[in-house]
Amino acid sequence: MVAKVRKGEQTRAAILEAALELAARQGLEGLTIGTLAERMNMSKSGVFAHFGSREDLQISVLKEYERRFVDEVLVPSLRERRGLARLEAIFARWLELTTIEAARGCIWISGAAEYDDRPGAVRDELVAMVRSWHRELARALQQAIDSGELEHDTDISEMIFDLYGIILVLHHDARLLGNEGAPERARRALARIIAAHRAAAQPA
Amino acid sequence: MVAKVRKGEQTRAAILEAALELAARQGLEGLTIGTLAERMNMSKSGVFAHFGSREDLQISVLKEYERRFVDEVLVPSLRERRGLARLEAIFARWLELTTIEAARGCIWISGAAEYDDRPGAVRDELVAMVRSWHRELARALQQAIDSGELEHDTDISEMIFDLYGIILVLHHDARLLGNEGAPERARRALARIIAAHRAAAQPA
DNA sequence: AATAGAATAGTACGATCGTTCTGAAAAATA
DNA sequence: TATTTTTCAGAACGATCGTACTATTCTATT
Repeated sequence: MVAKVRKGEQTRAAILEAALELAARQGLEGLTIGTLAERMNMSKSGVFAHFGSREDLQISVLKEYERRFVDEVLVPSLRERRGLARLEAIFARWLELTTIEAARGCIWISGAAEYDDRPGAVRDELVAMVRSWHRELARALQQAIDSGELEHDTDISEMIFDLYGIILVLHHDARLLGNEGAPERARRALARIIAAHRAAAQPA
Repeated sequence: MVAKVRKGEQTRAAILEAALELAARQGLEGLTIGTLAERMNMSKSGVFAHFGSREDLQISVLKEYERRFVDEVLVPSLRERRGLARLEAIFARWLELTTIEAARGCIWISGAAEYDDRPGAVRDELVAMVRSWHRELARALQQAIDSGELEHDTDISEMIFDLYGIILVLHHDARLLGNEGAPERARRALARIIAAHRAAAQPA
């Protein structure tokens, strides 16, 4: 059997898997090497050896989260044709993921609260990711405008602002308040925003 | 001079003042007795003595925050007559406070992320406060419906859901991303939501 | 001014934190 | 199979955490 992946890499992946789950629950600041080691049935130093520092671990978790987020939300939506269809596919998957995460916890959202006043590499990474996702959304929106499905005078940044608010309040209400109707509310709010910007004359 | 307030009470108030500022920046979980003592030029035990425990301190901070929130947002708005005027006054002040807090940090919002999966007395207190504020908003909305200024088939909970989303994204964008246009965007989004629910036939 | 009580300092505790260093076990290479 | 490299455990570090206990200083009452 060709041992393409070394042992270390696959334990590192396993640690990262556990770290993702733990960070979702406790936040990136609550993510501790001790509890992570306990969860993995490893020694603290054994876990530590796979990451140069705790900060490195946190950033690795963030990057892994982004990889999965893009894989689950953006990539499958790219199968839809450019324009409104793709846009709606993205939002549907984003909403679905956030609904699941309402039980598990979203690292980006909790991280935003944790690091909004805590300068450093972790914050920088987080901000870069959120900005990158904004750009991706802006691109999809622009395509829907170009295709004539959304009004050409649509303020893209403002629409992203409104959309992001829905995601945040969905996470907030479902997770903190245990409001089970939140996903359905979010779905309607989303549809309302899109409808408000839909071009009057729709192409076939 | 009549020493109506004992020395202890006023130091406790001073500690709480510093704790509020500190919790706004670092979050309620980041609030530590050691740093608080340092900030107050007091010993750890000196600070500790005013609160039975750290949890007690955190809850005291939450309660003080709520007191101020109600004082700044709700109370002055009660001068407006019931209905749309009062509703808009509340939102305007809420938005204004959140804009200021975008630089300082809002304990309720950061707390929502910190305690959404951390059971205990602090979480319970936080949830109770958010729920209480929801009820207050619902009351103001109901009055605006009763006065005929908002459509009578308005879904109050859904409108609060949408409004809360705007507050959250304002805090998020302004604080994490440093987006200076966020308050203006929030103001417009708010006006849009109210306009969407405005009754067709307005009374004089 | 004397005294009783409240307010604070000081010290120490066990726990946990991230990190470093050393060696042993395991895995990959030859 | 022998050897080298990688992977991990173990112990220890200084720091900081919340908290308990004791002693001292200050304040309020008589």
